[in-house]
Amino acid sequence: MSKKPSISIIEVAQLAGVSKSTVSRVVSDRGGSVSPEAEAKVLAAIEELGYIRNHIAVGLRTQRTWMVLIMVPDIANPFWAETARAAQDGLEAAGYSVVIGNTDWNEVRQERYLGLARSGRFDGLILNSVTNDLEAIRSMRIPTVLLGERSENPCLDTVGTDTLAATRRALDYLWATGHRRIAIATSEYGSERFLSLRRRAYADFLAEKGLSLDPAIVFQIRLSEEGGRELARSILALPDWQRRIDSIFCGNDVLAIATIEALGEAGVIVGRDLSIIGLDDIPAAAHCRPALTTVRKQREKTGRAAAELLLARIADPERPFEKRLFPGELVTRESVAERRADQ
Amino acid sequence: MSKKPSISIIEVAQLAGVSKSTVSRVVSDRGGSVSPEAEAKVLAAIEELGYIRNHIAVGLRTQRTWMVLIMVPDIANPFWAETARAAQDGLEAAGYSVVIGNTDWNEVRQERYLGLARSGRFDGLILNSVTNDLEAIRSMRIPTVLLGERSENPCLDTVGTDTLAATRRALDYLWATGHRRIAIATSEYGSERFLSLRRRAYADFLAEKGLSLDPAIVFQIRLSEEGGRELARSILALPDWQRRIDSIFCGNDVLAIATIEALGEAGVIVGRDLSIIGLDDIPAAAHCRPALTTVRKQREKTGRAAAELLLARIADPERPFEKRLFPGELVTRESVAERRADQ
DNA sequence: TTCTTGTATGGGAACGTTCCCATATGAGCA
DNA sequence: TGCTCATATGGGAACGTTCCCATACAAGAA
Repeated sequence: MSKKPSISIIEVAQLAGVSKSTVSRVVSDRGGSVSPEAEAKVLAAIEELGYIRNHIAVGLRTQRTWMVLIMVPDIANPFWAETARAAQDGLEAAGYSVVIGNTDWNEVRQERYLGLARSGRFDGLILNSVTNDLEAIRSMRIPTVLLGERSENPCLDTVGTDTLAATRRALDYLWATGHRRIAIATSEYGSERFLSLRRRAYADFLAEKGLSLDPAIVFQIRLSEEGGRELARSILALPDWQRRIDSIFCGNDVLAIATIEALGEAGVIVGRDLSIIGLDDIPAAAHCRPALTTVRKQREKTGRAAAELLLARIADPERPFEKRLFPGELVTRESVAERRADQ
Repeated sequence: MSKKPSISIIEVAQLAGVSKSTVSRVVSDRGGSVSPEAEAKVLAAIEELGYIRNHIAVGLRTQRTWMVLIMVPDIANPFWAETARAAQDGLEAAGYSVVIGNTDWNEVRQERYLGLARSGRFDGLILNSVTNDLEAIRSMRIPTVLLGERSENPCLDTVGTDTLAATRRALDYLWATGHRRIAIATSEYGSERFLSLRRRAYADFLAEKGLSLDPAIVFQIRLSEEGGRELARSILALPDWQRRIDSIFCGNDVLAIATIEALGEAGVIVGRDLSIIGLDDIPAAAHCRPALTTVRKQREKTGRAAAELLLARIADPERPFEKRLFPGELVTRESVAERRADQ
């Protein structure tokens, strides 16, 4: 219970010998004419009293906070960190301050942050939702940009990578390098109703190649380091796994790298005994051994686009919804073996 | 300019047939007696109207926002990400919401975030300052905990690692493994007046061992991946560097790993041609090749302590300042060569 | 002169809460 | 009956701004 003897424009007005309206006209940038003498007096009074504008009060009056919240599921993942940073650049240039909320793949945390947003603390929201309940987000009626495509995308601005095409690119590469028993490891974001885009691309791919889907090599796993260790255990526990799996598509690089690591400790050499391909191209992908073959996401572009769409939405809440997807780009390194050079 | 037809407690009160005071008593948790019937009517009205409490208004009235800002210099560095997460756990348990500000080692950004804090948007602040101007932070009169020790620590709560001892531990290990031409690479946070603690430990160490300080092998460098590439270039550009340097203490792991990487590309094998030791023990330290020998910081404990001290400070702004430092712990891996086993 | 126009200023009502104070009611007790 | 006390409620003044409206004055046009 700190005593805040905070000085308001009223005190400033008294000292400067003008009305609070005049002081307000000086400190808020929104025009209104003030004579040079009056302005000088006000400025001097502000300086003398150490007046600081109370943005809570401004926010109450104007219904704007000039803050934007970016919610990401895992702040320790460089992919999110860099996407957020790119978005931050664009938003700060437009005068907004950006803070980041880390949901940690946790629905309760996500809900907590959405609560903050709902109660008027932010002018806008950029988020990768941990849940598939986009309707709840939409109904808050706060300018929002979704980070990462969801199949069931109803009516929200969206930026991200064309996941369907990017996954397909990875699978095609595995196929081209002679792999025929391709496993997939990815998360489902806790939803039963919708197949994730990665899973859908996988199913389409198998169907097209005339391969049957083996449920035992479809791993539903969290996209984290812990998930990687778990995945390695699951693979090694699968009876006769060498005959059933020759390659794995991992839902992101963090998972792929952790899996390589864990398999390596068990004596499995990735890039020879087994191929692994990731998705993202985080810095560590180039540094790990074997270096990870992966599909790069354009985080810089994604972040900037998120900022642009959010600003556009704030400026005009009624504009039509927009979706901007960027293609993924194959980066070949060492974690995928050349089995056979057919086609 | 979105039209917000936001419903206030007044509308709720009308529908429920009570006064706004009664509604306030229901929605705010701070006691005041309300009859069960009145409460039920209010709750029903809230449900029907979809009323959401406006925290901007609450904040204006109560001078509390229940938000805490954690400012870190590099959100992509897992060390900061995990420290922040630990602090977040502690603060959320106490009812606060936590957002993260990424200063990117940038004074302008830091100043922007401090501006947010000054204007009453946060109840508390946890930060690793990019500058040495702690007086400016202290004078804001907002509950603040400093993340990371600074030598010239006047009157702010502080948590972090005992940098002096941790650096010393690294240098002692290099010495014990036979290194005698030890370089240091670390940042100075842009201040001329104060020697960083790492630098001070280095100077003390040399003095004690009777070695002279060679300014050419004291590298002032940013603690980032870019810094690592720069450091590698600087070393290779140093005439006759093999005779002048047998080992390097790097200011953090991100720098150390990037340096190992860049040197490797130039054909220098770290752990044989040159030893490198880091500070932090981020996950990548165990994964890179050669794996990094480093001094582990206790990020979990540090984060939790930061939360504790901040809560204590908020509860009692007048309490004496407290400093909690945790020891670093040597983690030996492969990046330091055994030169000679003297002593 | 008188009427318009523009600039400069002040007064007060919002914004959506909380909180202090006053009042009403009824129970318990002398 | 009259007094105290606890519980329940409402009215209005804050909190620190912005914004609408009214007004004062000077300068230029009729």
